[in-house]
Amino acid sequence: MELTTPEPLHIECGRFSSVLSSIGDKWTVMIVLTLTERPRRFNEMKRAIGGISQQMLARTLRALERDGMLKRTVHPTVPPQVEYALTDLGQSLADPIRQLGTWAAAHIERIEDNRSIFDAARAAA
Amino acid sequence: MELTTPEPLHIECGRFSSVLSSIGDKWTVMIVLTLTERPRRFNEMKRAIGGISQQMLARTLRALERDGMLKRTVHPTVPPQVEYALTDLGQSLADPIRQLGTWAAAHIERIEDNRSIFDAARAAA
DNA sequence: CGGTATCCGACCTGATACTG
DNA sequence: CAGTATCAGGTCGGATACCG
Repeated sequence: MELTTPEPLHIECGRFSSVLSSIGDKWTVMIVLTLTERPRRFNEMKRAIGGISQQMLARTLRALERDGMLKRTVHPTVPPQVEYALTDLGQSLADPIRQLGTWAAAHIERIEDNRSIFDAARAAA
Repeated sequence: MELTTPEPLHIECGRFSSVLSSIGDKWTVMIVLTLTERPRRFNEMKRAIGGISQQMLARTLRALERDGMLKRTVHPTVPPQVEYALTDLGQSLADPIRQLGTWAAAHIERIEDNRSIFDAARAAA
């Protein structure tokens, strides 16, 4: 991937969109952040995140595994244990995600205020 | 917003999710990046982005306006001109977004490779 | 325990037509 | 030019049931 041209990023937006929309996915960010602490098992994550359905957890984990963001390890015990751990690639994503989280933390109140103001103006009209 | 505790970010994930999913939206990132260069008019953006429908452009702009990320200015000329410009808040978002874009640029080929490998393994099974 | 399969409603998205 | 209204298809996401 060449970034040597002065072209703005959005020229390549077509190829980025699939990655960006994965990250923007409802659960991906929370899963990645949860796994940065330490590897987790399936139901352990389900409890840690809270509010996620079994299906969406399975789907999102599968998508992340497909992207090579995490590694799925099956321990052939009884009952079976499956452990999910971030790969190096997944760990490297945690960094820009935290940047985004920091930004969100810094501005979320202002955004929520803006929304209230905007909605109130709409309601008045 | 306090970030003084050692608590991981995902504790507050509920409040972040609306912001994060906005950013992860299919068009938001491209619109913000396009506007970082300079303010644009409606159809100008439509052409610059390419592939976006008139409706989705209108909706996404409205959502960004609601969040206070951009300002909509109507010039009462004939024909009417409407200019969209990022606010300070919107400009400040461009930074973490570029971080994410840089990360995506650096790793997208590896991710696409991972996807191919994963899909090939699935097809073989 | 760790999933997959199925169903179903809600929402997202594009196309098209129409308005000021 | 800059939208809004309406319709139709597809996808998202949860609940439930079932399997190894």
